[in-house]
Amino acid sequence: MELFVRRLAAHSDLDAEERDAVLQLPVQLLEVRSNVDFVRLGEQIDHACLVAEGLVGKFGQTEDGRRQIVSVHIPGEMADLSSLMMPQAATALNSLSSTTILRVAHKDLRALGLRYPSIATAFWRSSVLDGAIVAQWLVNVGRRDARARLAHLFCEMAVRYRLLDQSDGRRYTLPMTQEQLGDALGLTSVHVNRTLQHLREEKLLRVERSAVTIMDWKALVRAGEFDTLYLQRPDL
Amino acid sequence: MELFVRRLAAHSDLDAEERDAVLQLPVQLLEVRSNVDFVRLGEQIDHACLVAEGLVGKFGQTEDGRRQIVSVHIPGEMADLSSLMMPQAATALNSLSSTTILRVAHKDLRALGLRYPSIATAFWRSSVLDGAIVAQWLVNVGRRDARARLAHLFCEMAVRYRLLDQSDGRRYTLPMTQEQLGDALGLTSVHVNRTLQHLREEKLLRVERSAVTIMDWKALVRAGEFDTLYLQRPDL
DNA sequence: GGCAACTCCTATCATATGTTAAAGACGGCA
DNA sequence: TGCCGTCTTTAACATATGATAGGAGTTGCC
Repeated sequence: MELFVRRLAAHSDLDAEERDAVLQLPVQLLEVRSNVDFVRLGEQIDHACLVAEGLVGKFGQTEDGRRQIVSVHIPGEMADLSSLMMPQAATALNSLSSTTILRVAHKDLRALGLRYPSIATAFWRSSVLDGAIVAQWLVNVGRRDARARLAHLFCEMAVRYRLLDQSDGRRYTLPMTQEQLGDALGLTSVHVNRTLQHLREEKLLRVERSAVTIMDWKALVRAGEFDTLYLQRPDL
Repeated sequence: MELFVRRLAAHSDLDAEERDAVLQLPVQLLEVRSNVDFVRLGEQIDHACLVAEGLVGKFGQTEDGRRQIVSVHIPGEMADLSSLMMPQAATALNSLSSTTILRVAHKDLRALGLRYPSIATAFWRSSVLDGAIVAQWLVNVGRRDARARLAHLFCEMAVRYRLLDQSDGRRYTLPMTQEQLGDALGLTSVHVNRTLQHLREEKLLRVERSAVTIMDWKALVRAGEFDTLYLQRPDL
């Protein structure tokens, strides 16, 4: 929860009272093992899901069962704040690894927004920033080849982990399988594997189990044409 | 402007006074010819752009100049309401055809939101719904083949035009070139052309100049695996 | 009314990525 | 310690889509 507040405060001004009010939000703990859809397509939602540990993917689905990950959420991020404004889920939430979730009731979030307008604004801004990331992924998937897509994703995740002080920016834990990486990038697991090896041979980065080690940040940024503009963090 | 209010009222409750307040918003008229970037990447924005006539594309860009359209906006839609919360443009705005824009100052929008909280909420919801469309596009581009992508896009636009009463749902004007369609779908203009012909041979739809005629709605929906869930308009 | 600039259409060829399948590696559980 | 399920890695082959280029229509401008 502190991570969530830190994240909000990183892009929106909140005074001590407001930060405290967010911290006081009642939550319900939920532990899910790997690969569980804990929010299903079309479901009517009355609570938002804050990631406390693990990794969550937001999934879109095609009729023949192929899945596309539309966003991933690391600890400290609210995976579906948007559900407040769109209570019928148009997208599923799935645990990419074993994960613990804090469920926050919509009514409490709404009450908080009414009481503290700057919190409402912070939530709104948060939705918008999430949207900017999705838009960037669309560029990535629509216009870049596999190598650039992977490089871009690893750059983005490095910055996002660093934002929450969960990494020094060179090394972080990303518990995704190659299949899941493929789902995020519009690729096959086979092709992800090929390309990952290529990136390793080039000495740009290494992925072992879930540990990502970036060996050449500048080259990786170049390979992924990565620009932090869309993350609104010029400094990182 | 009336169209914009109608759109807001379609998903958020606004009383007469609030609707009126939106209508009173001061605007600045801007006419742009086809293919002009009237908002550039990285620019600092202090106004939002409401489409009055024509068609606007939100573009992401790759270093070698390939472009990806991240969303298109028809008359009555605010193309970059999100700029209120993210004033540095991470995405460009380009006129897909000759277009007229109404510019609305951020400060006026902010003042309106402060004065009428339901308007602030309506804006927030509007951002979230826009985001849901982008997410769906990501699924489309990441996991469907060219035929399905095109079908999906044409279904979506039919519904969106119908929402604003600008079409009977079978026929509408979409002033996009095949190149621009390719930019929206992560395809080449050549392949768009091939696939469009295929769709015509199948008697699903016809596109002449800018006139889209849907010949077999149900088949088109099937081809694009189109489900209105993400548009939050179960009825259309 | 004619030139210039876009679009659209077609054809050929090139290639990145998908498909399928099977064999290792790894890791958790009994 | 050993087994079983999941994940990774390889290989051979298939195909959707890209690249390039040229011609034929349109459109709009002077």
